[in-house]
Amino acid sequence: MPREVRERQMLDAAVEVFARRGYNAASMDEIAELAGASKPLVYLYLNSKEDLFSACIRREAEALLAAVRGATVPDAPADRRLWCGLLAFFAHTAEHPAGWAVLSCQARTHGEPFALVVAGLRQQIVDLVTRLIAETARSAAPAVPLAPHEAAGLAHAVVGAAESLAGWANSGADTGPSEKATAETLMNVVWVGLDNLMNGRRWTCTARP
Amino acid sequence: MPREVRERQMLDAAVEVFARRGYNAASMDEIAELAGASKPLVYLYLNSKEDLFSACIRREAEALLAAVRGATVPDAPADRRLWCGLLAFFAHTAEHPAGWAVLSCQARTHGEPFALVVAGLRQQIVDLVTRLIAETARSAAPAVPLAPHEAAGLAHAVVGAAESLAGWANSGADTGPSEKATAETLMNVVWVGLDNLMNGRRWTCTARP
Amino acid sequence: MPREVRERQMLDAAVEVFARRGYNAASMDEIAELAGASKPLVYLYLNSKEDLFSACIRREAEALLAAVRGATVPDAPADRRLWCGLLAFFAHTAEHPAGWAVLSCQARTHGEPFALVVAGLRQQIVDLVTRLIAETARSAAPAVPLAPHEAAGLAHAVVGAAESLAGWANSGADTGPSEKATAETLMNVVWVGLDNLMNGRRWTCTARP
Amino acid sequence: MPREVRERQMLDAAVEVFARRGYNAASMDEIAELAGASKPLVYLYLNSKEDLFSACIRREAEALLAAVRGATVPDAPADRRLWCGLLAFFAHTAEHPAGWAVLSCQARTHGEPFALVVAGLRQQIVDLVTRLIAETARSAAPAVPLAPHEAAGLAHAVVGAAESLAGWANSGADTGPSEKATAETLMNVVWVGLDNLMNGRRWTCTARP
DNA sequence: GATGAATGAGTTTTCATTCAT
DNA sequence: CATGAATGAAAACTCATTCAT
Repeated sequence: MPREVRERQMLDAAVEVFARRGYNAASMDEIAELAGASKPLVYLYLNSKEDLFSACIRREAEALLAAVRGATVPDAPADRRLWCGLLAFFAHTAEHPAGWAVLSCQARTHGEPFALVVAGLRQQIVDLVTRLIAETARSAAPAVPLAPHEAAGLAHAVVGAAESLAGWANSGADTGPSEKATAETLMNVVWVGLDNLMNGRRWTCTARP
Repeated sequence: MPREVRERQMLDAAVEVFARRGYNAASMDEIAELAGASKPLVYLYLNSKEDLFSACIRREAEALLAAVRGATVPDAPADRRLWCGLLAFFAHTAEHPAGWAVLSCQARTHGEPFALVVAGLRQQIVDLVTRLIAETARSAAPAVPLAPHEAAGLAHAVVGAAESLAGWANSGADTGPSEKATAETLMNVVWVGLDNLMNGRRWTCTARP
Repeated sequence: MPREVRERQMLDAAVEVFARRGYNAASMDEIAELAGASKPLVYLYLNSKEDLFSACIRREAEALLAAVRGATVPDAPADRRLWCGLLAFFAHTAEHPAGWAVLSCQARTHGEPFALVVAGLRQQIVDLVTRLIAETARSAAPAVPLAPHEAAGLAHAVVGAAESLAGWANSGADTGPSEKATAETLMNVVWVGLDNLMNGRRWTCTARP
Repeated sequence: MPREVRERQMLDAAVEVFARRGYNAASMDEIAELAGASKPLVYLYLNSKEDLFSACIRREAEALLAAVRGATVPDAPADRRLWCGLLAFFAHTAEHPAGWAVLSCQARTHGEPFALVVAGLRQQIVDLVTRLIAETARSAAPAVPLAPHEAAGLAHAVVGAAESLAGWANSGADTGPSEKATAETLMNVVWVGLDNLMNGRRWTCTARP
C-alpha cells in the first residue's frame, strides 16, 4: 500500500478519535488500530502525537477553506458569493462533523501552536468575508461609506454567527433547522442589515432613550 | 486563613491555569502552587480535578449570566435592553478573559457533564435574547410577523456573533476595537437588519440571480 | 470524661474499624469519628496508628487469654478443664467477632511487631493446652508414655482445629454448628483419640499397606 | 524474553513481596524491581495491583490443591489417602512458604473477591477430607454411624489442625518437628480418635463430673 | 480538650515512545 | 513494514500527622 494512502487513513482515524475522545484522552494505540496500521508505522510517518494532531488540523482547515473558497465563484455578485460561501460552510461542517469538532473545539484548547493554525484559518475566512462586504459596500456607493474597521467587525460577526448556527444545526438531529434555512436566516439579518446600514440608518444608544 | 477565602483563591488559580494550559495539561500541582496552598488542601476542599473544573465552570457561568441579566433592566425598551446586555457581555468577558476562555473553549471539550453546564448557560442567554427579539417583533406589529423559529435562529446568530467579537476584541491589545464600538457594530447589523426584516424586505437566493 | 473511659471507646472503635476495613484501609478519621472524639485527642492518647493497632491487639489478646484461663478452673480434672477452655474460646470469639478478626487476620499480616504479639498469645494458649494434655497423660499412667514433643504437637493441632472451627462457626449464621456442638466435635476427636493413643494403638503408615 | 517467562517471574516476585510486606504495604515498585522488570510492564501484563494479587492467589491455590489431589491416589484405602494428602500438604507448604503465607494470611484479609478464592480452595480441601472421612465411616460399618454434619466438622478440624501444624513446622528451623512427624501426630489423633468414635465411645460433658 | 487548617511523602496508574526481530 | 517487549516520566489522589486557636 502506497504511503500516501496509508497516511490518509491515519489522518482519518486520528481526526475521528481526536473528535470522539479529545486530544489527551485519544491514545495512539486507538488511532493506530482504527487506521489499521501498526503503531511504529504511525510514528514513522507522522513522528509524534503533536505532529499528528497538527497534521489533522492543517488538513481539515485547508479542506474547509477550500470548500468555502471554491464556492465563492469570482464572477458572481458579492451577495451571491457570500450566500454560496455560507452554504458551503454549513454543508462542509455538516458533512465532516469530526473534522469540524477538532477544528472548533480541540484545536483551540491544546496549546498555542495548534491554536495558531486554527486562528490562521479563521483569519483567512474572515478576510474573505471582509472583502465581500467591502466590495459590496463600494459597489453600492452608499450615502455613508463603510469604514474598513466596521467591515472587519461585520465579518467577524458573520463568521461567529455562522459558527454558532453550525453548532446549533449539528447539535441535535431534530432541534436545529435545515442547512439552507440556517444560511437564509443569517443572510437575511446580515445582508438586509448591511444594506440598510449603508443608507445611513444606524442604531444609536441615544436614539431611544 | 478561613476556608472561604482559600477556596476562592483556589478557584481563581484553577480558572487561570485551566485557561492557560487546557483541562488535561493543567496539573493539580500547578493549580495548588498558584493558589499558594498544598495539593492535599485543594483535594480536601474540592474533591477532585473534575469537581474543581466543574466548580470553576459553574462560578464563571453564573457570574457571566448575572452580569448580563443585571444589565438588562426590565423596564427599558427591548432594544435598549439588548444593547445593555451586549455591553455587559463584552465588558464582563473583557474583564475576565481566563474565565471566558474556560467557558468558551475548555468546558465544551471535556466531557458531557461540563458541556451540559455551559450549554445550559448558553441556552439561558439565547433564551434571553430570543425573548428580547420576539418582544420587539410583537411591539413593532410588522407586516410579516417573525416566526418563532426565526427568532431563535436570530438569537443564536447574535450570541455567536457576540462570542466571536468578544474573542476578536480580546485577541490582541491593538487589533481589536473598543468594547463599545464592538457592541455598536453588532447592534447596528442586528437591530437595523431585524427592523428591515419585519417590513418584509428579505434577501432570497432568487432575488438576484 | 475520664481518660480511661475515652481510651476504651477509642480502642473499641479502632477494633471495629480495623476488623471492617483492614489495617491499611482503616483511616484515623473514621476511627476518631466512631469513637466520638477528635483526631488530635486520639493522637494525644495513643500516639500513632501503629501504637493504636498494637494496643488493640494487646487488649484483645489479653481478653481472650483471660477468658480461656478463667474457664480452666484449676481443681477440675484435665479433660473438664480442656472442655471448659474450648467452650470459653468459642464463646469469646463468637461474642467478640471484631476482636477475633483483628487477632486472627489483621494482626498477622501487618508487620512483625504485631505478629509477635499474636504469636505470643497463641503460644500461651498452646502452652496451656500442652500442660492439660501432659497432665492427663501423666495421670493416666499409660502403657506408652506421651513424648513431650508429641504433647506440644497435639496442642498445636487442637488450637488450630479450634481456630478453624471458630471461623466455621462464625462464618455464616446458618451453615455453622452451635458453639457447644463445635466444642463437642473437637473434644470427641481429640480426647478419645488421645485416650486411645496412650493405650498404644497408633496409626502408622505401614499398618495398612 | 517471552511473555510467559516474564509473567511467571512477576508472579514469583509478587508472591514473595506480598508475603513479606502484606498486600497494602507491598508496593508495585518493589514487585517490579524484584521481578527485574519495569512497572509499566507489570501493568501491561497484569493490569492492576488487585489483578496481580488475584493472579497470585489463584496460582498458589491451584498449585496447592493440585499437590494434595495428586497425592491422594484414588485406589488406595481412605486412611492411606488422607495420610498421603496430609504429607503432600505439609510438603507443599514447607516448600512454598511465601505462597502459603499469602494464601493463609493475606488473601483472607483484603477484600471479598480474594477471600472468596481462598474460601473456595479451602472448601475444596475440606470437601476432599470430608469424603475421605465419610468413606471410612461407611466402610467401617460402625455401631454408631457418623452424622454428615459431624464428618464436616471433623474435616474442618483436621484442616485447621493441619494449617496450624504447618505454621508450627515452618515457624522456626529448630523448634518445629519434621514434616513426617507432624503428619504422624495429626494422623494419630484424628484417625485413632475417629476409629474409636465410631465404636460408640464418645466424650461427653457429663461423663466425668 | 476540641476544632479546623494544613502538608510531606508516598501510592497506583497511564502514556507516548523506542527498538529488536 | 508489522509485531511484541519494554520503559521514563508524570499525573491524580490519599493519609497519617501536626499546630494554632
